[in-house]
Order: sequence, then structure tokens, then C-alpha cells
Amino acid sequence: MDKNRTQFAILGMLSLQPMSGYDFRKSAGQCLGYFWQESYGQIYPTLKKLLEKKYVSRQSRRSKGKPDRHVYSITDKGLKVFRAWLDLPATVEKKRNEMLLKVFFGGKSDVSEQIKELETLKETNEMVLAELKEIDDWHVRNYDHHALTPYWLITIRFGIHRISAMIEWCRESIEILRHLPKEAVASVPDPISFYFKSRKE
Amino acid sequence: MDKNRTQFAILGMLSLQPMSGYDFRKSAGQCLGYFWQESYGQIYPTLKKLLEKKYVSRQSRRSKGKPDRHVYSITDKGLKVFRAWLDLPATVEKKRNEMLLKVFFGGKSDVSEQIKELETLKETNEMVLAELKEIDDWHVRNYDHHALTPYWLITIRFGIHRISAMIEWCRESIEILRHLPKEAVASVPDPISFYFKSRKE
DNA sequence: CTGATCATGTAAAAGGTTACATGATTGG
DNA sequence: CCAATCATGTAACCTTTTACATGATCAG
Repeated sequence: MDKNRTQFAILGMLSLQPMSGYDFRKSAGQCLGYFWQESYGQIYPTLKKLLEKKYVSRQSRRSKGKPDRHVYSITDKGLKVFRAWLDLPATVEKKRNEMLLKVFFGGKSDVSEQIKELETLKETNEMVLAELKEIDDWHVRNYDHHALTPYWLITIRFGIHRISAMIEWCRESIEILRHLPKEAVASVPDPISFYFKSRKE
Repeated sequence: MDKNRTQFAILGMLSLQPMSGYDFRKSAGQCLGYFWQESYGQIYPTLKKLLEKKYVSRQSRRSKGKPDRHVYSITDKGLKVFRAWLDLPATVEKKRNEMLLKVFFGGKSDVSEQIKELETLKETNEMVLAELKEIDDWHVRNYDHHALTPYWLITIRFGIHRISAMIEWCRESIEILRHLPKEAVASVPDPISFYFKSRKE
């Protein structure tokens, strides 16, 4: 069994409901969008492979003009493989945050631009936070409607915590940038080993 | 100019100090590790390309037994390219969190295993948090030693905020899992559209 | 009438990991 | 004496993005 994760994202969504590749893209965007994303270049070839392995079955519906609509359902075999994957420990994602990489090296040449960017980021995140809170509320009100609700709540709250942290970080960072010393500070001869003395002390 | 980001991570570190591929791996691990990671399979080929483009220069030192040590320095040309990149807007990373993907679909079959995992995650993060706080303190005490200190503080505080949020999320999620209804709840006919009614209301 | 949405898919290129090869020195 | 660290690199593989192709229908 291979460990391509796209297939498990698809199997997972199919375990909730049969759907097409297009449906998957849309509903995954809404259900998983905050922590999982897939592009069509992954989805369609993966569905093909899943069909070959008999992890899913396919019903085609003719339509005029549009391409045929292919609706996929998970098979018992697929469900078994999916549940086995759930029991495996999750691999830790490689961390890559280009914004932070730029900040570490001093960011944009113009400090007022840096501040403006953080303000925009803060506002964007405040809007997303409001959305997530609405979804959260709705799940609390409808806690009993689906066995997975507690898990859906947990994932949404991950988003709420993370975004709240981001907003607070933006606020603090804007403060730091506003009170930056006007004059450039002298550089020490060996900046990096200097930076990391703290870890050895 | 291409947009491979490994080259900018390398140029950035070289803008602080000349170093070898091996040094980069090590010092980037300490300086950037929390938000940026590179493997050797990327580092050495990228250094080669940077040399071809004359963004870096190389001094070789013979050593017996070990391979020759190649120390790279950033050139004026390289510095110009790097600064131009800093001024460009950062691309947003694709979100992928396998742990959350598993949680969304109910996670491991055994709930006590789920709780145990979250407890371990919480403890790991508490240790990392303590480390980050130490580095933070050190930078506050040595604020004047390097012109980039405010930016280094900002990146570290990003980590502090994010990890604190993670710890709080672990705590809350463990609570939710401990109070899970013992009996499985009835499934509604169309779970996904049901899930997302909230967004349309 | 124009842009979004519906709907499928492919191919080439880029990006990234992993395992391998080599082998001396150093610290516990 | 064993494991880690020093130190460079390659090759095969896997993963992911992007651009392309096609074209109807629907809402404003």
C-alpha cells in the first residue's frame, strides 16, 4: 500500500457520501479547506487509480454538452483500507512559511509597507475567524445530528485557535515595527553563532 | 528569474554569513527550523545553480579523509536578486495537515488512543514552547546587538503564539473526547449538505 | 453579452524526498 | 567500540502545479 495522501482525502469524503471529482473539489474546499487542499491535477488521476484498485466504484451519467458525470462510491475494500490508514500515526508536515522566511531577513525594504501588509493580514484573518465561529456555533446547536460532530468541532476549533493566534501576532508585530529604532544598529562580527548562544547557555 | 524558494533561503543565510552546504543545513535548522526546512537533496543542487548564475562565489578548502569543504559567499549580484525577492509579496502556502485530516474523519478507532496522542502532542509542544521562550528572552536582553533583532523576535513570537494555541487546542480537544457520547448518534441522510447549511443561513 | 459555474481530463515541468555512496574523526 | 558528526554529492522516485483542451448553461 502506498502513502499518497490525496487518495485518503478522497476516500474519506467518499465515506461520507458518493460524489464526483468535481463535487470532491468543492465539498472538500468547504469541509477540509482550512487544513487540506487538492488540485484537479491530483484528483482525477487519483480517482482513476482508486477505481483500478477497486477502492471505489463508478456510476456514469450521460449529459449533453457537458462531459459525462462520474459519481464515485467507496467500496467495502476501500473503506477497510481507509480505516486502516486512520489508525496509522499521522506524518508531520514539512514546515514552510514564505512570509516568515522574508520577515526573518528583514522583509520589504520599506517598513511602512511591512506594517500595511500585517494590517491587511490581520483584517483577512479577522473575517475568516468570524466565519469559523459561525460554523462552530452551528455545530454546537446541532451536536446530535451526526456521529462525527465532535470531530468536526475539534478541527474547526483548531482553526479558531490558530487564527486567533495569528491575529494577536499581527497586532504585536505591528507594535514592534512601529517602535523600530530609526538608526541602523551596528552589526556584530559573527551574527549567527551570536544569535544562538542562547541555546548553549 | 525563477521562483524556486530554496535558493532564496540559501541566499538569505549567505547574506548573514558565508558558509557551506552543510553549515546551511545546520544553521538554517536552528534559525529557520520552526518555519522553513530543506533537505540535502535540494541544498547541494541549488548551490550548484546559484554558482552557475554567479549569485554566489565559492572557496574550496582541502581536507584529508573528508570531502573538500566548499564555503559559499553571496555576490553583489546575488544580494541584489535576494533583496528584489524580499520586496515581492509572499506566496501563501498550501495547507496540509494530515493529523487534522484524520481527526475530521474520526481518527483512530480507539478513542483512548486519540486522547493519548493529544496528550503526547501537548507535552512535546510544551517543551518546544519553553525553548522558544528562552530564545525570545535572550533576544530581548540583546536587542541592540544586531539590526535584524526585531525581525528575529517577530518570527520567534509567531512560533510562540502558534504553539501556545496548539497547546490550548490539545487541552480543549482532550476534554471534548473525554465527554464523547458513549452511544453512536444517528446519521442523517445527507451529511455534507447538512454540515454546510450553516454557511448559507 | 460576459463571466462564472458546471465538468472532465492530460501532459509537461517543477519541486522535493529518500536512499545510497564514501570514509575519517571525535566523544562517551 | 559504537554512535554521532563532519562533509559532499547523485539518482530514482514520488508529489504537485500549471497550463491546456473542450464547451454548454445560467445569472446579472
